[in-house]
Amino acid sequence: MKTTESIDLQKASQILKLLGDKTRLTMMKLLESHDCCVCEFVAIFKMSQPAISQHLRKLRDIELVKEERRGQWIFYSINQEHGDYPLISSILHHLPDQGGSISDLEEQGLRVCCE
Amino acid sequence: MKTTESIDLQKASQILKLLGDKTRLTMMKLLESHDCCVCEFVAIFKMSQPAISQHLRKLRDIELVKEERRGQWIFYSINQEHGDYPLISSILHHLPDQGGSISDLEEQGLRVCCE
DNA sequence: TGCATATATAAGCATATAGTTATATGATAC
DNA sequence: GTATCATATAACTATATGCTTATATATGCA
Repeated sequence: MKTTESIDLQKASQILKLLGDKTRLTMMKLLESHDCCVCEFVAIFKMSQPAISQHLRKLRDIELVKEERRGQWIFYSINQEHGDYPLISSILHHLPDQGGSISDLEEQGLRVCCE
Repeated sequence: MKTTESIDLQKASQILKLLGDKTRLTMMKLLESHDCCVCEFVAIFKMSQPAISQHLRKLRDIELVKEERRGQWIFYSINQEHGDYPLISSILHHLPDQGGSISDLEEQGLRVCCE
């Protein structure tokens, strides 16, 4: 009766609640195309560092994103191994591309690059 | 740059916030397969009538559902004309079928039928 | 008309949420 | 070592949310 793609309603509503915040939803859309570090989010959202950090923690707590330290920065990326990634991915595909935010960062010389 | 399917992030997050409640998300999944009236929801969710009514109002306010009076009952259905219906529909497709709730209602003789 | 049923609304309350400021941790540079 | 930069956490506060109870509205029927 239940397909391999169907998700527990409890879990699904928890995920949707987290995505139901403009800042976090935009973060996920941005992460869909590039990993970002905390200070980039701070610059993009013009929001305090603790506020950004707390949003990221919520996304991390239910494992929607992964963190990885690179030098003094911590980069976040989408956790494509999440059991409900198909749902998350399909939602993000309906949203407009946020490449503009990244371009703006580059113009301001704020893009962090660790390669 | 923006495809015909892409949605304003503000609006999308508002929709996701509303769907980020287990009761409302389950309501939408139920409505995907059959219209329901308020008293059916009350029986299914074992929740007070005002609580159900308030959830439905939120869904109605952003036009995710439509209401239609049939005799003394008011039936709710999904608004497939909603501009963001493709997003909503794709979310619901990832969720498990809730037909069992309706069968339970029928067994208890609580299913409302106005045809 | 009057009463029962179905639904909506209002007011109040407890909890959740998203921000703030202050402080702690951890890595790098000197 | 100490200073600096990047990030996380803690404590607090204002607002939002989801329920409750009480009441209002609308339909159907005797």
